[in-house]
Amino acid sequence: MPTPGKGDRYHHGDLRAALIEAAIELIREGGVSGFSMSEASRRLGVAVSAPYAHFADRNDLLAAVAVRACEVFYREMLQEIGKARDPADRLAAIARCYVRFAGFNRPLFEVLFTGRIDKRGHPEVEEAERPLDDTLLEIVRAVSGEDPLSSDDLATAAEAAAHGHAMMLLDGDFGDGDAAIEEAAQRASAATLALIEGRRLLSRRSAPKT
Amino acid sequence: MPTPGKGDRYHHGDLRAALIEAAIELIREGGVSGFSMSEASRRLGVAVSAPYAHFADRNDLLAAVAVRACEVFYREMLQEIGKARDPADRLAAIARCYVRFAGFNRPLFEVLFTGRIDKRGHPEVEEAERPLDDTLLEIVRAVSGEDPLSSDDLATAAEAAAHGHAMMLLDGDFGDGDAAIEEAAQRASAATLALIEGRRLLSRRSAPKT
DNA sequence: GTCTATATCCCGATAGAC
DNA sequence: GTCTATCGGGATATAGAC
Repeated sequence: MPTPGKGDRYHHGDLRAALIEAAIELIREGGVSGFSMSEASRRLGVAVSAPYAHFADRNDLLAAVAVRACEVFYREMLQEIGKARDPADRLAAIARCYVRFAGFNRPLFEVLFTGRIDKRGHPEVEEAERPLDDTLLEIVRAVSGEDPLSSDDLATAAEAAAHGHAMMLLDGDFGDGDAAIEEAAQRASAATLALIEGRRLLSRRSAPKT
Repeated sequence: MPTPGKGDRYHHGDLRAALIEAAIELIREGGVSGFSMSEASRRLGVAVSAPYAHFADRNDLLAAVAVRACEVFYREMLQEIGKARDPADRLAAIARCYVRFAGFNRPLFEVLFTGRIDKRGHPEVEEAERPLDDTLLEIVRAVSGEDPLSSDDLATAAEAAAHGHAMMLLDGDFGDGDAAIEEAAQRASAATLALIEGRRLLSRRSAPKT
């Protein structure tokens, strides 16, 4: 009865991949804390002990979800960045992308950016995060040009603005549905541009000679 | 043995208040999800059933903590605002205050701003939040003056910036200790000012007649 | 208002059979 | 790789005595 390839009991099926999918679905329904190994097993119709053949423990499975999250986010980020040439517009595009990712891939976003997963013993996660950080830093440097100190400042401020809008979106502050997501993304983008302009203005004021 | 007033078993003591304190301490140690009625009872040396004489359920206790959080935050906010006259500086002061509150009163901040507590049947919480919202809106209006539409935009952007910095602080992105808190607060304040200036600049560009 | 005792449920993780 | 069975733990909440 258990068909090899895809069956109803995951005998010889790809239980590992199915567990990741199930975890994402559970997180969608009840947040990271709403995910449990037992419930995932129940959903898939396997024994509660089955997952431990593929993941050392609960945190190990969450780490796999986090890696997936990085991959998805990175892909979408590159795509969105490609549409713009101006560095400031690119940074705004990242903010837009960040918020959209939060709205359209809420479970992945939560695991990656609010999910406090234990990274000890999971270097894969930090490795998957690196391309994201690198890309952000590269663009931020293109925006603020010369001064490396100011780059870090801008990176932090932009990240905070994007993160703030994303959290407010997930909190329901913009309402529900796709329209809410796009509004939040648009505002994050606009805020990022305003941030860039405002910083230029203020730094010019405090150091008029430059 | 059980001394009325203050004893080691809270017989005739103020168990209700003690439970709120215990809840805050537990949240400090393990986040909102790290708080439980049973553990709080254990810490106070009372039976697990005792809390239910004062709170209908777990969520009811959390709501009480949220109300306390509003009170503390509001008080600190008023104090910080009083130091500045210029509306922009006041808004920056709110951002600074928001981040400091997150850093110095982490448990209260988490319950109020990230703690997803169920507000159904707890109008007291939303009522306690109102003064906060009102004060923010009042100051934001003073900043952006005329245009009421732009006021809402600015309020959202400022809130997002403050929230973003606060979350990054709690995430350890600025390091640990008081210095980290002050750095995050300072950055949130600076970002808020930049945001205000940048918005003025960009709106002037798109509508040069004004 | 507090206690004892209990019902009910869910969780993570492991041992050993197949 | 998966199953059955189980251990050990912790949670919420209620009933009834004092």
